[in-house]
Amino acid sequence: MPRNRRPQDREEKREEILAAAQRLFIDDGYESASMGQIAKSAGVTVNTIYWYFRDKDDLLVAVLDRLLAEALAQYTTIADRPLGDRLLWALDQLERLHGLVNTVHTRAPASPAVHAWHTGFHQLADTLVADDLRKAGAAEADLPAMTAIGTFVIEGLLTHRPDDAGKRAVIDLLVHRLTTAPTRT
Amino acid sequence: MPRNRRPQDREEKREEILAAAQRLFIDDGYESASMGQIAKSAGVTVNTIYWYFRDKDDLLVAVLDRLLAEALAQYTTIADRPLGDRLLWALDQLERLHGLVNTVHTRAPASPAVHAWHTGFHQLADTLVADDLRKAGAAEADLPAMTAIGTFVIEGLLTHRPDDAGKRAVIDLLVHRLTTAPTRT
DNA sequence: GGTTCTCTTGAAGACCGTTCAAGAAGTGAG
DNA sequence: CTCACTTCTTGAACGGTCTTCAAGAGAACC
Repeated sequence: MPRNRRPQDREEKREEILAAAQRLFIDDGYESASMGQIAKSAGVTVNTIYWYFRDKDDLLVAVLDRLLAEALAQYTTIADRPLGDRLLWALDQLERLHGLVNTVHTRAPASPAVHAWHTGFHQLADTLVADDLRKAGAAEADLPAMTAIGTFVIEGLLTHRPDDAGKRAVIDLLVHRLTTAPTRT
Repeated sequence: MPRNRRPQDREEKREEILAAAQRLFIDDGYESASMGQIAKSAGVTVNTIYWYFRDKDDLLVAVLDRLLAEALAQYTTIADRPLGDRLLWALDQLERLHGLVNTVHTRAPASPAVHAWHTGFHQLADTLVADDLRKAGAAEADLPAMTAIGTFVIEGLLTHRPDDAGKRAVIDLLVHRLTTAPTRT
C-alpha cells in the first residue's frame, strides 16, 4: 500500500511526460529535443522527469517501448497479408520514427538500456521474418542470412528514405529474390 | 605568395590534427571524442583546431575524405576479384570506421557539409556496385533497387557487426540471389 | 500534531561546442 | 632597425547540454 498519493496517478503523469518526449523525439530528433523542452512541453520541471526516469536514455527506451507496443497491437490486423505488403506496412510504421532508428544505433554502445532494447527488438523482428520466410518455403539453413538481409534492407530504407516507388521496387525485388529459388547452374 | 610562414607547414599541422581526430573518432566515437580531447591529443589548444576547421562537423568530413581516399587507393589492387570478395573487402575497409557510418547518418540532417559528403559517397558506391551488377548480367531495370539492397546490406553489416561466418553467409546469399536469375513460375 | 513517504523544485556542477579579443611570431617595406 | 601586415596561437568567456543535490510541499498514517 502506498503511504502517500497525489491527486494525479503516478502512471498518468508518467504517461504525460512520455507523450511529450515521444512527440519531441520524433519531431525534432533525440539530440535536438532537450530535457528542458520536454519538461516544458509536459508542464513540469526538468527534475521531475528525473523522478520518473533514470536519465534521457531511459526516457528513450520508454518511448520506444510505447511505440513498439502500439505497432504490435496493429500488427494483428494485417498478420495474414502477403509478405511484401507486411514489410511495407512495417516500413510505414517505422517511418514515423525515422530518426529514432539511427538514434538507437547511436546510443546503444553508450547506454546499456538502449543496447538491451535494441537486442530485444531485433530478436523479435528476426523471429517474425524467419517465420514468414519459413512459410514461404525458404531453406532452413538460409534463414539467418535471409532475415538479416531483410532487416538490413528495412533499416536502409528507413535511413535513406527513397520515394514510394523506390521503396516498392526494393521491397518487391527483395521478396521476389528471397522467396523464389534461384536456377541451378 | 604567403606573407608569412611558420617553421611548420600549414598542411603538415592540419594533418596532425586530422590524424588525432581520426583516431579518436574511430576509437571513442564522434560524440565521445570532444574537441578538447582531440586538441590535447594533437598537442594544440582547442582554438587552434578552429583555425584549420570551421567546426566539428567540418573536421568529421575531412576525416571521412581521408579515410575514403585511403580506401580508394587500395581498391585498385583488388578491382578484378569476384563481386563477393570485393564486397567483403569493402566491408573490412569500412569496418574500421564502424561507428562513423551511424555518425554520418546522424549528422547529415543537421550539417550541410556532412550531408553533401554522404550524398557524394553513395553516388560513388552506387556507381561501383551498378557496374558490377551490369557485368554480372542483371536486368537494367532492376539495377537501382539492386544497388540499393547491396548498399543497405553492407551498411547493416557494418552497424550490427555479426561474426565472420555470419558476414560470409549474408554476402554469399546476397550475391547468389542477386546475380542468378530466379525461376519463372 | 508529528512522522513518513511521495513528489516537486531552485540552484548548482561538470561538460560540451563555439566565439572573442588579444597576443606572439614571422615577413616585407620604408 | 622599425613599423605595418598577415598568420597562427591562446586564455577566457558564453550559452547550451544532461545530471545531481539539498531543500521544500503535500497527502496519509500514528
